[in-house]
Amino acid sequence: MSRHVELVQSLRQAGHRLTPQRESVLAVVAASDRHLTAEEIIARVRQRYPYLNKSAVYRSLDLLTQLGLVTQTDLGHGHVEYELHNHPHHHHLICRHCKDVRQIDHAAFVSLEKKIENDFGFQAELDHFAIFGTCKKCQPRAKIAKSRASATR
Amino acid sequence: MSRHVELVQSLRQAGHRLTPQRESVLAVVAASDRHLTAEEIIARVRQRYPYLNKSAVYRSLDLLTQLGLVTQTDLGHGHVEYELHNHPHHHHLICRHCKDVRQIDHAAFVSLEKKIENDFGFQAELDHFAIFGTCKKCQPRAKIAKSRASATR
DNA sequence: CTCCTTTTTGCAACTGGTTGCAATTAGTAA
DNA sequence: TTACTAATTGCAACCAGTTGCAAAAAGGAG
Repeated sequence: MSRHVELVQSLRQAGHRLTPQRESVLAVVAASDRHLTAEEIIARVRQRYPYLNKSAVYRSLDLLTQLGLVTQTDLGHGHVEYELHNHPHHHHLICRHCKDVRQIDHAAFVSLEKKIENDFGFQAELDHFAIFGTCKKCQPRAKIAKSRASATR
Repeated sequence: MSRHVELVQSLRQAGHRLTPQRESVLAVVAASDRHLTAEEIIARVRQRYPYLNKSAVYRSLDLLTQLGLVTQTDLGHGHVEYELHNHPHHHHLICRHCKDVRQIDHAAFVSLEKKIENDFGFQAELDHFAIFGTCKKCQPRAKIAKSRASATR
């Protein structure tokens, strides 16, 4: 059974209808091996299904996210990026100053995830996290303001 | 020296100009003891300074965030919330299903923060984190789709 | 197949936030 | 105090994403 068919079944089993719109959004996301923006998804979907409305795409993506089939990440590029939720887990460190993005793998997050589960019974989606901050290179630039601000903490 | 004056000095020392617009945005944020939306900030600022343009407010808030004086958080309410960066650290667990938000304190994050600093020299702003996921109450509802999706991981 | 109910779509208007650019102004220096 | 220049503002157009609602269609029952 292909990955795609499987995903469609997840949808149906959670009590949602399978419409051609949803089907094609899912197919496009499943066929990509990297982040896609909503704009890219809409363009690809329209190659097969030209009259699809953007709000149906956004609504499908939100639903797929709720079902845990897709992840949404804000990498600070001014839009959200979407991805099938089955690639090796990783996260992103994003510098507020130079906008540089670097990857970090999931290992560092496992203990936090477990703690949240134990303490609150909350299943955190720590699958694709965007962490903002200051990278090594930019730290000198931010230092003056920081040191003042922290004086009263 | 008041908190407000201190913040103004941080601005100046980082090489930025003190304009009446920035001054009043900073004053409004500093005077509040809770999250404010951009809309609330604009409304309050205009009580003193009626013609202030919204883009100046957004630009001031972004600058203050870069300087580490203000935090921005997306709590899934459809807009960002702003707060002075000197309240006791806490984070939020947000359920994707019922939209419930609950607080969690910073202690759970300290080791992650240190690991990121050691491994990458990256100063993460883990001060006001929004973690999406599924709360205890909603887990049964999401379970069917999840179990299928994870079969191929 | 046909009917029915409920979900989903399409649409157009809207929202929060951003951008490019010309006009203005803070800070500095003479 | 005046003049200068780089930083900042105001504006209007724009962008990504959302919403309310009427029309369409999926899935189920008979």
